[in-house]
Amino acid sequence: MRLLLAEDERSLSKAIVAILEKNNYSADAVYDGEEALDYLETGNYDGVILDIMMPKLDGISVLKKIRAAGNLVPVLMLTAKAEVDDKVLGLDSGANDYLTKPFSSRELLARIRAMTRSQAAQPDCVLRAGNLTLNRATFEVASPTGSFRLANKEFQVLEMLMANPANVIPTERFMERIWGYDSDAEINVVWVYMSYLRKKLAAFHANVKIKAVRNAGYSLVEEG
Amino acid sequence: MRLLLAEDERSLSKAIVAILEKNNYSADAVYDGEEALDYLETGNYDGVILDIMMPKLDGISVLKKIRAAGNLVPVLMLTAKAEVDDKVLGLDSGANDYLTKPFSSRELLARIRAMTRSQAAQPDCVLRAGNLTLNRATFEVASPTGSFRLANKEFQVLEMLMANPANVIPTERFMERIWGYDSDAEINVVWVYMSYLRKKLAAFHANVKIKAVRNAGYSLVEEG
DNA sequence: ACTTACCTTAATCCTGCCTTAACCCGGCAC
DNA sequence: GTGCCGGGTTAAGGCAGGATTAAGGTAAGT
Repeated sequence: MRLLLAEDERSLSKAIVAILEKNNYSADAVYDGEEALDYLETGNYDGVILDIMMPKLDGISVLKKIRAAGNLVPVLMLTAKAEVDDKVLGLDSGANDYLTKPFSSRELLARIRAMTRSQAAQPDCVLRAGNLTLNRATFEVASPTGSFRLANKEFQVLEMLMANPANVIPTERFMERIWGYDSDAEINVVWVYMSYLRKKLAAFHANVKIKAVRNAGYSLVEEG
Repeated sequence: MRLLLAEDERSLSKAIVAILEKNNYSADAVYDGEEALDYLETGNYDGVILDIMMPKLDGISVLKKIRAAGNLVPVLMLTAKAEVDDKVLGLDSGANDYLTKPFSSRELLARIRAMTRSQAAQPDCVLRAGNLTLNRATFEVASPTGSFRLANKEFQVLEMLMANPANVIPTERFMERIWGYDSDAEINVVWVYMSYLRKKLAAFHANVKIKAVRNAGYSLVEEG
């Protein structure tokens, strides 16, 4: 689950990113409205957290622009207590929800869940590749042998592979999205998890394999 | 069973919350219409008690807004004697029932039961899983050993588990629905209640077990 | 053949969950 | 009032299994 956070106040931004990552989201942080637009045009996100007061381009304008462009990504607006009137404006402009600062981490997470749940009825709650299905709701993976559970990190690695089947995903991308930028883990751990996953995929007779591409990354390939 | 109470008169609100909690509901209290909307947008309630006269946004407007958003949560409107005409307006706007102040606690409870029963989900108020039955009307749980009563929170936890048998329910979901967003209880309490429940389920020879799913939540599984 | 990138395994560290006991508080009996 | 009781919550200790490191091995490219 990939989120974009647009919040100019650095300390708050860092705190929110920490909360999100602790809860198995991966988040990109940007610090003004124009950056937010840039990122939203290129990357595909499952949700956006958008502060209203931002340099260069305010949150409402960002929201209007992306909605005008037909982008239906769920948006959670952040407003300071003083700008409560803005909430109406935000919702009218196509925000899915709003949250007034300060807020508790629990409320933030609950609203993100509600927002991403209600939206599009989680079309990609289930990923498929070969004879494998991965269920993001129950954290289960099913193969012809039956369904089984993976450790947290194993699951996330497989999720990334299955979300982009046949694409080569750079090793650093795994590090960034699963371990985070500020992790001091060695690149080695990715290799270790690929090893674990390969063993399990074989044990459960999956007809997909994890292929290493030298100097590039990994990809999931069928029938091998 | 989780309810939202929107009533600006503090003393009445406190009284109603006390009545509700005494009868095994858990309730969040809000004191104006905008707050009510905030809380309702999370979609985490089984019913709403909505006063008509409220600051910022009146009950009718709240009702119209949530119905316009497709929210079908059962709504019980509260009206003062003088505003009897409003009741028609309320029902037209999508309320399920209304109650004129003053009212007796028995009438309030009866109407809540009727409202939440008629609405969707479990038409009968008995849940079954394995050799367990849970009665939402009498708050009793029965096993081959006989029937027994659980503490309020224990009951609600078991109710959530039995309402979604075999589904993994995130720990935060328990927190949200039973303890509420603004509770400052630690996530720890959920673990404690799972422990209590497991002990009681074993004592009463239930053939269902509470299974923890690491990093995900809990689910009820049969045959153990 | 030699370097470098990747694989595998085992050992160690750490996190998430379980359990129990103690504490707090409101209600009730005396 | 005083003391008990029961539900709700916190805190601490423990444990299993997940996460990371480290070290030795294999294969791809030059």
